[in-house]
Amino acid sequence: MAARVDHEERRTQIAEALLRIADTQGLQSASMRAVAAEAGVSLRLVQYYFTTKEALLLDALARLQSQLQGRMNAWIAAAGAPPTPRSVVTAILSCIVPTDAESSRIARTYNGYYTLVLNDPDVLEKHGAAQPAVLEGFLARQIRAAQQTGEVAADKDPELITAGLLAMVNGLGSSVLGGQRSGEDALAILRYYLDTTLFT
Amino acid sequence: MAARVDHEERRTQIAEALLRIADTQGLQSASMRAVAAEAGVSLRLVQYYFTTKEALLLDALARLQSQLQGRMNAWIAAAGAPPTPRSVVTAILSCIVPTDAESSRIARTYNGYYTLVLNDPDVLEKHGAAQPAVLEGFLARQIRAAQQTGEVAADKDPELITAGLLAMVNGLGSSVLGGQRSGEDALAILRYYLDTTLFT
DNA sequence: CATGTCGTGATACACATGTATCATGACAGT
DNA sequence: ACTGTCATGATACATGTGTATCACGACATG
Repeated sequence: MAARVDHEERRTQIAEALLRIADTQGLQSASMRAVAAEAGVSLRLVQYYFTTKEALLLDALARLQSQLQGRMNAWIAAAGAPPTPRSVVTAILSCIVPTDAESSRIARTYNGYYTLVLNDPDVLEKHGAAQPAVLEGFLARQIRAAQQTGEVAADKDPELITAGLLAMVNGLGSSVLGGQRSGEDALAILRYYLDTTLFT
Repeated sequence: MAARVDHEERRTQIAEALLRIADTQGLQSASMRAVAAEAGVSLRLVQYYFTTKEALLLDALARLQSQLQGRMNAWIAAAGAPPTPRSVVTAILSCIVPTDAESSRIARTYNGYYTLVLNDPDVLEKHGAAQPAVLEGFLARQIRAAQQTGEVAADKDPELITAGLLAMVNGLGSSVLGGQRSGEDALAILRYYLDTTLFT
């Protein structure tokens, strides 16, 4: 009944089913059985390819991160060539705000994972949690570069600026997910800060 | 065995047990049984005084909100008399950042409720969800007042400014809860924005 | 004194969840 | 052709959850 099968393909199929559920019903609803049904396989298979639920969650998270990375690269590229520090910073921060289906999906799902971590700090700890710090460092370097080209005033503190902006983007995303604001409104707020308080 | 009892007192006792659990173990861990144990009563009593779990959650949320309100008032008062728009805005935003035990508790618990709402939009809907909008309006008025006293540049948009700041405070709070930053660092970032990009 | 409502306990129910077990057909290597 | 590993299914198990039911003692009111 079952020939040798491409494990990676099956794992992808199942992990993406989880991400789909996390998008439409929330990560909390992504039970093993729900994932199995969504992927069109039996519960046993989900166990077979990912032994434990934690392993499945970690694998799906890795895929989610690479999706976000891809989106960022696409937005940087779409911001025009050659990229300037200003266009790069604007693109990265803007592409996080949930304005279209993809960014909403990513934001929703990331939020679900964040909740998981908050309620069970160690479970997902083996996953490089330094991700936000990396992004923060990268943005800070862009700001520094912008200071040298005169796009940003020299007396601004790049670390504090980027930390604040990332927190703001994060908070804006939450407000959009909570339905308090539209994605466009959130983007307008971000752009306002970038254009009036950061760049000259 | 049981004389007539002060219902409000018992309800307080139970609701605060829930908030205590939400603080120490996360709102997800606040099952009816856990709340009963924490409050030192039987499961039946939790049902008796709050029929359904949803009712208990709503009641506890109302108490949490009034606690935050009290904290805001205290911080405004502590900022010095007479209050200026600048001191009021700074106090309100600062007292939300999780720097001490109380603000951490409040932030953690609010975050739990926020997650609930995201995963089940209607369940808590009957609770006036307009709370954030109210705060936003209040802060925007303070900014406007600050513009007339010259504390804030006249060309700034009060609505966009306050929306961005609230989102930032929210995001900073998340980062502190997630352990990416200390409360003091978060507060420093907020103060930096207030002092260098908002107030003259 | 009788009676009914109040406060409380013990326990049952129905369901969902993650994980474990057992069985079995298919294919590969010998 | 035989045998063992692979892929898969069906099902069981232990646990936790919100809610419901039944019982019973205490007190207030008539």
